[in-house]
Amino acid sequence: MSETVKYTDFIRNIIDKDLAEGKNEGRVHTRFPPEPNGYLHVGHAKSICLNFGIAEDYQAQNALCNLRFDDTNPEKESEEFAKAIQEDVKWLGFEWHGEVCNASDYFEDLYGFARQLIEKGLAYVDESPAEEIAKNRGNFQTPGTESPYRNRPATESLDLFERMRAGEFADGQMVLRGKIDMSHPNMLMRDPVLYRIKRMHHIKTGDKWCIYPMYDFTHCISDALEAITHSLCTLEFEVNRPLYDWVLDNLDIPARPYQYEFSRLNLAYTITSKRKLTQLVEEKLVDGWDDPRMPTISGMRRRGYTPASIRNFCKAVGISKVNSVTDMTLLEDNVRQDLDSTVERRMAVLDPIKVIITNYPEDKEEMLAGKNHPKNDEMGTRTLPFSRELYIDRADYRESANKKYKRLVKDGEVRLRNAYVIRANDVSLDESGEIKELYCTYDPDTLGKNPEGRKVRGVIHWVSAKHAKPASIRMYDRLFKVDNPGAMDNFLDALNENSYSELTAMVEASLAETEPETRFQFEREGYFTADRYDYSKDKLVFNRTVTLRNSWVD
RNA sequence: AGGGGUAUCGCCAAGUGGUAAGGCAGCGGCUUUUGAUGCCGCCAUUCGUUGGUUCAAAUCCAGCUACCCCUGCCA
Repeated sequence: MSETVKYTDFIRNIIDKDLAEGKNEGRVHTRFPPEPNGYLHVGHAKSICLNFGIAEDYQAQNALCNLRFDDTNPEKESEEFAKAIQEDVKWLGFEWHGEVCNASDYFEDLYGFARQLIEKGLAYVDESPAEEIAKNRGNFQTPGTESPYRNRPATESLDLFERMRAGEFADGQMVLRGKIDMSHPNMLMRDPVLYRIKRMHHIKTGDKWCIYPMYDFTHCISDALEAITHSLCTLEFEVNRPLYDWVLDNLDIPARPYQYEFSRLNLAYTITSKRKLTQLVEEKLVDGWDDPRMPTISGMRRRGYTPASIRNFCKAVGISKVNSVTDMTLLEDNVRQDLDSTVERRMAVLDPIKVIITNYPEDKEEMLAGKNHPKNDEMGTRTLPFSRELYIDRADYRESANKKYKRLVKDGEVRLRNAYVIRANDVSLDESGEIKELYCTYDPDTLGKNPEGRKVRGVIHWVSAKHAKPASIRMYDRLFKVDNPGAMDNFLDALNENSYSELTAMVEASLAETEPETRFQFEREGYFTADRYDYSKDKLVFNRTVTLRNSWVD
């Protein structure tokens, strides 16, 4: 890991410039502001790495990064989500500044700022029903029309707003609106709703409040109260920026943060829609938010991704404003790279056939040494019991093969990794014609050295039949995203039916138009640490969990 | 009366007037007791498009084109 490498992007360019110009008293302060209404996924990882990464990169300026829950809508939020989010951020290796912040910590302040706006004649209580407000907002072609309550005296709005808080009115009966411009080309500026009445239990404030502030009013003020300097969010909030600025510019508030937008992460064939992920969990199509098939941080953790691999991946993706779809191969490259240097190797036989070494004594057992890492001797060695009966993988033997095939062929030789060179002499078949046993001879003079006078190209894994441990390896496919209309629903139906051959066919059919070349690769690496990778490239992937019932590791 | 954004290799992405970084993928080759790893080499006469300014343009100007976001009392 080259942690010293400093990545630059347009956000960091802005920060450098601000620093050079002496803005924000030389401070750099970011924040990661999730709503606790679901688990974090890869997409969030990008935002986490950006915000916390900036705090790390600007240590010399004592840069900081807050974790703040944007908990202004109690409807979908839960304590479980809030807890899981904190764990995921910590697991990724980041530390937030001070205590966890909550937008709800500022409800009292927010209420005060709302009053300030009313007093300045910049906000009013609107008693129009929701449909009326929507209708009067106009559309892209036509300007909106002003509410009949728009010009009521500030004292009246103040009184009503106070009574809204006191619980005198029913949910939805009235709202607080900013008084901006009903004919503004940006729809968000057409007198946006700032507060709504919602009688709902809040995870932090309980039943203390029956009015809740809206995102646009809350976020900028929360940033200011926390003295955030650079408020980073995704592209779709670009249209919210004028409102962000409007609120802060019209308030007496000490700090003045600014919002910058970058593009969210899209991973090829990966669902990162919270709505759909929630659906998968709620309909029990997966085991939970941390199901290894889920693209959540916790799912990836169970899948075998390391924090470093995810962080490096986020660095490699980069930050820009382009709508992009990142290749899965970039993520895979980062796991492989991290795992390759940090993980101990094992041999594994996934689909065993028995090998009998006919010239090896029946009662003999010997302990061979296997390095835990091919290059890093500090990782030590392990003992590998060798005996007359072994297992090798069915794919590692062929009756006949062309020259490109490097593994065991009838009457040919192959190296058993960490052990001897063997020669395949004969096979026995079962009733169905499948290979039952393989009869081989070994060359006792090939332990730790090459055979004399001939070259053995292939190296295969093996385990001693008597000593091998059953592998509790579960392999998972990733969930993926299909852009064809309706394909997601088909996908969910198919998952229900549990028939993955049909599912695979369906998925490929639905992709046939847009992605004619797409084949899903069967992934072995990443989830377990055996030093065995997929030999062939064009295997289909199973879109459900595969449990290997009959596999072995050394 | 629409507004706000974005266009550089298959996928990401540097570049901010001086003659197209890098990574992933791909393709060759070498090493290898993992078909892994590592190493070496190849991979944009061209930056959405058309004009213009300039000795010089991906970078400046003008006009087109494509795609994304915005009409929740969601965030």
